[in-house]
Amino acid sequence: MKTSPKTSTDLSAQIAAAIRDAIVSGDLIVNQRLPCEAELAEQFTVSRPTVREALKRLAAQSLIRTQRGATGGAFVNRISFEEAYSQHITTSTLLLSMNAVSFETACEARYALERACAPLSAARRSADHLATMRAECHRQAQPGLTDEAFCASDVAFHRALVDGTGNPVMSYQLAGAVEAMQPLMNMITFTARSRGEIVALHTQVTDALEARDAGAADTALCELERYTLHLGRDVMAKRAKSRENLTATH
Amino acid sequence: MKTSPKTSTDLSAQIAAAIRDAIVSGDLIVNQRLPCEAELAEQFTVSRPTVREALKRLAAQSLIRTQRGATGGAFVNRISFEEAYSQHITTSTLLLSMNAVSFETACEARYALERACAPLSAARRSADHLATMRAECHRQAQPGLTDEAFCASDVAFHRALVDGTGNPVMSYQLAGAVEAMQPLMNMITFTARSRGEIVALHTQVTDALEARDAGAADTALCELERYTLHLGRDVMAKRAKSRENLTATH
DNA sequence: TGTCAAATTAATGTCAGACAATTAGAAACC
DNA sequence: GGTTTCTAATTGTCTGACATTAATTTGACA
Repeated sequence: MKTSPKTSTDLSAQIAAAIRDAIVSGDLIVNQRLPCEAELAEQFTVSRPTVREALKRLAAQSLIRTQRGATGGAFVNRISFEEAYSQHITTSTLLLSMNAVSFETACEARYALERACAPLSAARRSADHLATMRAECHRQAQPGLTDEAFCASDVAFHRALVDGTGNPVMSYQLAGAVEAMQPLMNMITFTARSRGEIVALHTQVTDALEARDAGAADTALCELERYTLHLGRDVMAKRAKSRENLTATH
Repeated sequence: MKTSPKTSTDLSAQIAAAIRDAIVSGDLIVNQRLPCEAELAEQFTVSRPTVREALKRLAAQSLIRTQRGATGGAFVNRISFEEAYSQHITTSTLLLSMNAVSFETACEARYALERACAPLSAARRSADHLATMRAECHRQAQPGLTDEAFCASDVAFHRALVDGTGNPVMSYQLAGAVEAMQPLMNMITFTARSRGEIVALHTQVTDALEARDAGAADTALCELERYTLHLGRDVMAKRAKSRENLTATH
């Protein structure tokens, strides 16, 4: 646990990196207690605030947790799937929104990955998963729904589809792809007709999984991708045109 | 940008959450400068060290970057694909290693996702991607290679396969699945025979992509999954047995 | 002697104020 | 006009102190 040679970065970043390496490499194991802040300060020959900044960096990545009191301190944290989900989703969402990733690219990735779930989900989905999917289909068909609520339900539907694989690693990896699309989807104004189309395709997917028919699920997802892309392209084209006009008036 | 109602957590965590929300919601846009630390301290009615801890939390997630000097400060960071990769890989690796995810589960997820890349990669791979894959195959066939170097080359091969899709979102999402498997793969001792088998399958995948034959690529990847699983199961069974013995002697 | 309450202690959380280091831009000088 | 120097703004770091929290020990009392 010694400081890295690069002196250009912050001390707190160096210390955080050193401790992170120790955790990743297995030198520090889950639930192991780190030395108290004062001791760390001494070891790294820095002040306590600097150590604290380093620890906060690690806490932000859920690598450690801290506890107050006599037997408190910083402990190596067993990162939970929930924490990992949430981090992955935040990062994915920002990555997409900040880097001008096209609707096409994001959509393609999302459906390619979802289709990878279809065979596993067809084989393993529980009655619970099916029930969730049916419930979301039903919700999506209700007339009073806002576009945002419709999108949220859409995400819930797809999450159930992914969870149907019974593979938590799949759920984790897909979380980013599915959830990060939501802001892009939220740009779309769903007409009654397009909603009907989507619900029909969702129902088709659900039916296929109920019948444990991977091929049919794949087909329905392809259709859904095609249709989503169609909806998205309209919106994106309009936005691009309005941006163009704005630039022209400058 | 005001503090959330929950008072149970750290002030620095609350402030970090408030600023993060402002970034995610778009209130703060890319490259926008945050108020200086003293001002933030005043706004949130906390001290500067507390603000700094909050900013370090955000910096750890690449949400902001800081700059010293007269026109310095904290700026909303456009998170790059590289930064996102690296975070995703760290999280994925720890998630797998700390939560006793079985080799089977991880392997299944990885190959399910990689197979999702096959059709796209067959359609779009460049000559560069093929060259990288061939080069890695060649490296893997060299006799003096350590197991770790073999694994590293394996990862490089699969990364090229994924990058062949030409879809950066796919590359990002897959990075976690591919790289996080490496520690698990590193447990395996590759015999000359198993290496030969793997290189043959890698070559088969490469040939399929060169021929733009998605079906053949899928078949080869299935074979590779089957074989990897076979190798992994042996190792994991042995490890489980030795753990069992350890527990029995307690 | 057993039980409950109070004191102790060790740790993190927060604060205040100071100084160092860095950097952009303004001012001064040639 | 171009170059150098100065200045100001901002983050980085340190010191020392106090507040808060929670486990442990101590001690009083039944």
